[in-house]
Amino acid sequence: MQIATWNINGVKARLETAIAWLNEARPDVACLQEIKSVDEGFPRTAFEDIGYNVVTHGQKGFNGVAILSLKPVEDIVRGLPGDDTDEHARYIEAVVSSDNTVCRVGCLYLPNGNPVDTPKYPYKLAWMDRLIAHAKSKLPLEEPFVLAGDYNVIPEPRDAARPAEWTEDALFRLDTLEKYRELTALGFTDAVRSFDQSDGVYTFWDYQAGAWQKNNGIRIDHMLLSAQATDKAIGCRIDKHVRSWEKPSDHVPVIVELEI
DNA sequence: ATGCCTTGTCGCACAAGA
Repeated sequence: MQIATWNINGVKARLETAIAWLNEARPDVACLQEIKSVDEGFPRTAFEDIGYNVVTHGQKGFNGVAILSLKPVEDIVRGLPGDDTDEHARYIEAVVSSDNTVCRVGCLYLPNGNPVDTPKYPYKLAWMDRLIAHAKSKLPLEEPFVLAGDYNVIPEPRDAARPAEWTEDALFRLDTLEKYRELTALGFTDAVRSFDQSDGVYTFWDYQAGAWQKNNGIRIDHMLLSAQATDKAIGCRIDKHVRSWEKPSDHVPVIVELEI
């Protein structure tokens, strides 16, 4: 079973590109972030026409997440639990059944948090606290659980081409990294790093200042695997070539393969 | 130091992104 995550930066602006990539990669599950669409406006039939079941959690203009799955999904959770006043659409979860087992998939779009001297940064940290609490609450199930998404976290200096430029940024601030480590310390494995320890592995290149051409990238899209998912993981890759396509998202897909 | 692009919005510029 292949599970992918991809911040597509607008599902309508990216529809042709998204369909092209899905037909090329054919992941069993695709977690999409920044769909920038309400549920009613999501072009679901375009995805259903190529075989995917579609569940969305959208909002107007910004944010918004979706899960596409070749197999039917159940136990859908829309919105990150822990704060009923939070109106940002940044989390959707579903359970995907395979022939003989199940996998829980959480699709998340963690807040950016910049500028750090505004309420946006404490919102990011509080959101991470809720993600930690939610992940913790699922541990007793002892099931394969994949937390996939745009974390807006640069875990280590080697995850940025120019780490010195990020030290005061919400993506790389110490408070951010401490929360991220608190999450992984629950027992989640970074799928990319479990298969590739090399430098220069990125998932995002800014549209500005020729970041792609200069390979000035950062690795902020992650797939965290529960112990039961880690045991089943047999590969992980980043579809970097998608960044060179016409009208690309600034993020590229990350795909993990589980022997499920 | 700032903007550099890109998307969406009841646009006639601006917010948000990272």
